[in-house]
Amino acid sequence: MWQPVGQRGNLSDRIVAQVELLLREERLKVGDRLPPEREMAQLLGVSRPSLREAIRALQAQGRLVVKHGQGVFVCEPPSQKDLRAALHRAEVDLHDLFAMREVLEVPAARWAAEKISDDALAELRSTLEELDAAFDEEAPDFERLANLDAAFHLGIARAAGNHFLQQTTNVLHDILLSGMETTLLIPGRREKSRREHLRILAGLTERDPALAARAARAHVRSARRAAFARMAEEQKRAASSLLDEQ
Amino acid sequence: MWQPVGQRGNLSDRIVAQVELLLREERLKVGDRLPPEREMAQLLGVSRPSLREAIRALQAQGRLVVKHGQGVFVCEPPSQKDLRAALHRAEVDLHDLFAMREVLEVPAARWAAEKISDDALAELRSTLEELDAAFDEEAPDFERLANLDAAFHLGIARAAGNHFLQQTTNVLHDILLSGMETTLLIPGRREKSRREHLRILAGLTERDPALAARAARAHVRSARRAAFARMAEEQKRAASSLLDEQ
DNA sequence: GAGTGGTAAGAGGTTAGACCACTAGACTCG
DNA sequence: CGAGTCTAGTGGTCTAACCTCTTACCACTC
Repeated sequence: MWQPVGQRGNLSDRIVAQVELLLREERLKVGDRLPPEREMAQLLGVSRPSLREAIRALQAQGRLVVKHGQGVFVCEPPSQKDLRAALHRAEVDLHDLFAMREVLEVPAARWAAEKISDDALAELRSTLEELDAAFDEEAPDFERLANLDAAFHLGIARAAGNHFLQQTTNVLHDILLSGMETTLLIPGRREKSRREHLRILAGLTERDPALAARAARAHVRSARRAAFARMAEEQKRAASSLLDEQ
Repeated sequence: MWQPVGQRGNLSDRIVAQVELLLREERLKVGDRLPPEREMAQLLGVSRPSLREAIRALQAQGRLVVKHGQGVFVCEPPSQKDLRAALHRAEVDLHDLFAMREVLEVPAARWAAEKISDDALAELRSTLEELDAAFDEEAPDFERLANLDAAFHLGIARAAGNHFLQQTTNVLHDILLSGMETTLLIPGRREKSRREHLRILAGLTERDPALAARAARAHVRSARRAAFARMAEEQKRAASSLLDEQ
C-alpha cells in the first residue's frame, strides 16, 4: 500500500498524488488514520518534512485533517459540509455573490427576452419540469437539484447571446455550487422559487425584456433573502449548541 | 509588513492567515514575488520548514505558485483564472465586451460612490492626472495610455468592494487591452473621454451613486460609439483601397 | 468499587544546519 | 557579435534532535 514514490516532479507533489490515488481507490476510507508521520515517511522512502508538506497540501484541500497528539485522518469530502467555522467568511463573500448574480442575471434575462429562440425556450421549460420532478422523488438528490437550478439560469445567460456574460455566469454558479450555497432545500422555498422561475419564463415567452428583467431581479433578491435567513438561523443554532456544551 | 506571527494555533496556519491578510489588503498583488524562503522565515521569526508548509497550503489553494530557482509568486484567484481560461476558448466580440462593460461598470460606479475612501478617491484623481500628462508627451506611448485608462476603471471596481466584480472587470479590461481596442487615440476622443472621466470622478467625490452610475453609463456608451465609428471608418477605407488596387 | 491524580508512550509541532538542483544573468571566449 | 560557461541566488531535500499535546494506564485515595 505504501510503496516508495516515483521519480518525476516535486517530492511532496508525488506524495500528494499517491495519497490521492489511495483515496480514489478507497484503500483509504473516510475516518481512517494514516500511519504515524515517522513511520509513513520511512514506508514512502522520504523524509518527514517532505511528507509533512504533502500532508499540509492535502489538508488545505480538505482531504485530510490533522489532530495534534492523535494522528492524521481522512476526512469527509468537502461536498458534505459542516464547516461552521467558515460561516463568517462565507457570509462576506455571499453578499458579493448575490450582488453579482443580480448584476449579471437581470441584463441576461432582458437580452434573452429580445432574442431567445423557440428551441431554447422549450429547453428552459423542460429544465424547470425536470427540476419539479426531481423535487417529487422520494429521496431528492441535493446535487441534482442544484445543477438543474443552475442549468436554468445558465440557459438564460446562453440565450442572451453574450459569450462573456455566459462564461462569467458559469464561473459564478460554479462558485455557488462548490460553496453549497443553494437555497432550494429551505422549507417553503421550493414553491416560491418555482413561481419565480415561471415568472421569468413567462417574461421570456412573451418576449418582454422589462418583464423578464423584473422577474429575474425579484428572483435573485428573494434567493438572497432566503440564503441569509437560513444562515442567521444556522448561526443561532450553532451558538446555542455551544452554550449547551458548557 | 512581515511582523512575527501571533500565538494561537499551528504555526504554519498562522503564517497562512497572515499571507491571506496581505493578499486581501492587496499589499501583495498578483505577480508579486515573495521574499526568498530563508529571508522570509527570518522576517516572520519562524523556521524554514514551517514557512514551507504554509507555502504548500497556499499553493494547494491556488493562491501562490512556486518556481524552482526563481521564487514564490502570487497568482490570480482561482475564479479569475477559470474565467480567463473559459474566455480563452470562447470567442468574444466587441459588442459583447462593451455590453459587459456597461453591465459591470455602472453598478461598480454606483457602489463605489457609496463606500469609496478618500485615499482611493485621491488615487483615482492622480491616475487621471497621469493620463492627462501622458497625452501631452511628445511621443505618447499607446500602451501606457491604455493601461492608465484601464487603471482608472479598475480602481472604481476595486472601490466598489465586490471581489467578483473586481476580478471580472480585470479580465474584461485585459481582453480589451490585448485586442488593442481602446478608443483613446481617435481624433477628438481625448477631450471627450477626459470630460466623461471627470464626471464619473465628480459623482464619486459627491458620493452620489445615481450621478456616478449615469456618468459611467454615458462613458461606456460614448466609448462604444467611438470604437464602432472608427471600425466602420477603417472598413470603408479598406474597401476603397481594395477598389483602388483594381 | 468509584473517583482521582500522576505518568509514560506515542502522536504531531518545530527547529537547526547542511547539501542538492534549478534558473537566470553575467561573463568569457571564439 | 554570438555561443558556451560560470556563478550567485533560488527552491528542494534530508537528518536529527527537541517540544507539546493526547491518550491510556495504573496506582492511589476515599
